[in-house]
Amino acid sequence: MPELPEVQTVVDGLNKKIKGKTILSLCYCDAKKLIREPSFGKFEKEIKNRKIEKVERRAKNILIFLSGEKILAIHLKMTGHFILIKNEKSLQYGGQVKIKNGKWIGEDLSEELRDPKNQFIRLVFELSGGLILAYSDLRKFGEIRLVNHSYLSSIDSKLGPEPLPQKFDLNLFRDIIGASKGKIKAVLLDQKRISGIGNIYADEILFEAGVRPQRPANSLSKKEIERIFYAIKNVLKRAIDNRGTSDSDFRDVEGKRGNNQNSLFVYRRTGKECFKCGGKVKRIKISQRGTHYCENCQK
DNA sequence: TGCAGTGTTGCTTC
DNA sequence: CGAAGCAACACTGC
Repeated sequence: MPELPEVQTVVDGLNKKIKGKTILSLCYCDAKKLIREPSFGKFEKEIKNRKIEKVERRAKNILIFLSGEKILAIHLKMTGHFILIKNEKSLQYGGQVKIKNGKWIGEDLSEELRDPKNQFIRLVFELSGGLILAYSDLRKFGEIRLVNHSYLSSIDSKLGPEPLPQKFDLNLFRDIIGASKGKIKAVLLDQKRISGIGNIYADEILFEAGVRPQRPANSLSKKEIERIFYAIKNVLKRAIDNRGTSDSDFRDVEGKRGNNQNSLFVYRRTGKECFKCGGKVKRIKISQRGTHYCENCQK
């Protein structure tokens, strides 16, 4: 589900809603494997009574900075997402949130808790101020860790630069492309080269730049590299402004859909008319990923 | 009914 | 070393 713009939308929502709150307890968990470190028992004990100081994003990772120099680090992978709700009485049962098999139980559930996308609850945190932070993840690929600050350098060592800061400039991008041999789409997807771009935005960036995704990186002209560079900035910024793409199940922490699906030109539009030239959008496979492009507009 | 496809990543294999 | 394949998992849609 989530690429850089979606993760940023979640991080912004968490900062707005849970900064300054305290994690009182982990009150529900039906998939212990999501918690990668420390051991489940330790995690449960050590997460308690820590204050949420701030929330940041690095690539597609959510970093919740806690008191006592700890970080709750979350990677949503394909289908992970957070839902923040008021801890209403109807959801409580002797201090326990009422959930069975990942589904909320109760007769007066709010619309968001009845949303089919929120029926895969794996983890629930009880926060101060009467808030419940729930984590839903249909496919259970997500990863959650409670770590020390040293974890930051360990993820940084595996990630390329963030594409949005000014520091990521045309020269740096030229160097990255110059050092790459594979197909340009595979390069954009490679987190070690540039971090945060996923399958949707790679296709959209290459459409905006007018470059076919199967083009080898070392075949690109100066002009094409430049167009891709500006497309990266534009496409990602627009998606953040639109609060992410809700093609199917992305929701922000308040359960609201993003709007960027209305701004997609090629992603999952196989066989449909290209918005620019009216030709048909094609679908191929690159690096095992569905890849969409317009043969007319992209050279 | 069955199988391909799904927004991610990391490990294995050549 | 790099590139490609596949597995982790569970559901949808053709």
